[in-house]
Amino acid sequence: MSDSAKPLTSFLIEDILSNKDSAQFNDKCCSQKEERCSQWNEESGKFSPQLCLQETAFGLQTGDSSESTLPSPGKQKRSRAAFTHLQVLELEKKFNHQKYLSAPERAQLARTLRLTETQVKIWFQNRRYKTKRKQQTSEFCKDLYKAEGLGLKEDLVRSSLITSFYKAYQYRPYLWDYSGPWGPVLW
DNA sequence: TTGGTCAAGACGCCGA
DNA sequence: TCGGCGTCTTGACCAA
Repeated sequence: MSDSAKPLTSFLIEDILSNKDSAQFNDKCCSQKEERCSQWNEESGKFSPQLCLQETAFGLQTGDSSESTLPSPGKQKRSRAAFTHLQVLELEKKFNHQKYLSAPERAQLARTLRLTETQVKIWFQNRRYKTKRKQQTSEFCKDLYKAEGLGLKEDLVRSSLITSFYKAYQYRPYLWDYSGPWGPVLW
């Protein structure tokens, strides 16, 4: 399999396998995050602990996140804020209560958690997408289970793969290989 | 080294 | 025109 196939493959496998208990999952991730919670140290070339809260809270407020955390003027390294256990917990609580936030609610939550409004907005955006993907996965698994009983499993898998591919790559024609004998060929 | 996860980037769409 | 959204990808990080 070539590298260009990776995004679709990982997407499908992730979809199929991501149906795990979310609470357990969040606990695991949050403990990892606290360890990762860090700020770039120019000398060591690594992230050092303790200063994460200030970084995530104020680093992006100027609208220029790249400068606050990036290591060197040459090749700029993209930073990834790691939210604390408490921040994630509060965000999750809010999300369970309501899937969409109004601007004042978002501002309030951002202030409370010492995050930027953009961070809160993006977190909710990503969270909704994650939820939707999980839901689609479970529906797909149900269909697969039904189809198995009717002997339609292979057809369903094939059509699902094709549908997923078209959805994923409809705006990315460079991932098509036009060298095949019958026109466009996947990767 | 590889694969999973996550925050953020990219891009197109839509409504005010 | 602008901000927010959905969707998918990217890059950093971690565990196995």
